[in-house]
Amino acid sequence: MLETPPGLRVLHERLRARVASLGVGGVWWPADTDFEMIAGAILTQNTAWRNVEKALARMRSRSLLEPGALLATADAVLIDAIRPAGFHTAKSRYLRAAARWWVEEGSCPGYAQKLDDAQLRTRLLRIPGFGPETADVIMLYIFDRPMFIWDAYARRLLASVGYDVPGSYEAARRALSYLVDEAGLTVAELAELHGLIVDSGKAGSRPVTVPPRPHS
DNA sequence: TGCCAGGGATTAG
DNA sequence: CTAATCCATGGC
Repeated sequence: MLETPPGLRVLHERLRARVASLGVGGVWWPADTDFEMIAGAILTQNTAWRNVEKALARMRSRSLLEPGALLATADAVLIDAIRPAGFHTAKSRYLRAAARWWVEEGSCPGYAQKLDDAQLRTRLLRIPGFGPETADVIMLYIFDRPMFIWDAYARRLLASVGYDVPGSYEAARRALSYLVDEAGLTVAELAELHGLIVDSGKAGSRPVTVPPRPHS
């Protein structure tokens, strides 16, 4: 009786069509450098992106988007710079750990080359401040791995179209990872898909459960 | 005023 | 394994 819910490829097409009709487009995660992207991934944890942008601007004006400079900066300066993003004491530690990792390992050519997806993920999860979502985001946007981001928006979307979605990030990933294999999306498509899902999930956006197609 | 925002770490069961 | 709690600020 219950129909099979749409796969990720169909959902991607629906979101694309909807966004195109709204005239919204462009790159999802704009960042001048890889480390800026990493910093954004940390700062955005449980934080509105609007406030992350303020924190990133304050970091930029203090040269703290250069990991070496960040590591040489006093805690108080870093904490003050990222204050608009909240959780500043915790996030300053996370940024420092990320900077250290990026300088010592992550940015080195060949760092990820001999690691498969699971091995790279395990490594990233050892870094303080890198939880499952942050690790997956960095794998997708920095290391070009074909990851789907199972964040709250994605889980709500999948639940709304009929999937039985476990409540936590990792449980959802385990239960529904077959969808990613089925869809066979490219890294570029997955990167765009995450952006479309987050964008569509924000308050004020229309749900995607009803696709913008003639006589559904 | 209350509630949540593109989570993660820690602790308790 | 899941659930609760803390982290701390800005915006509606």
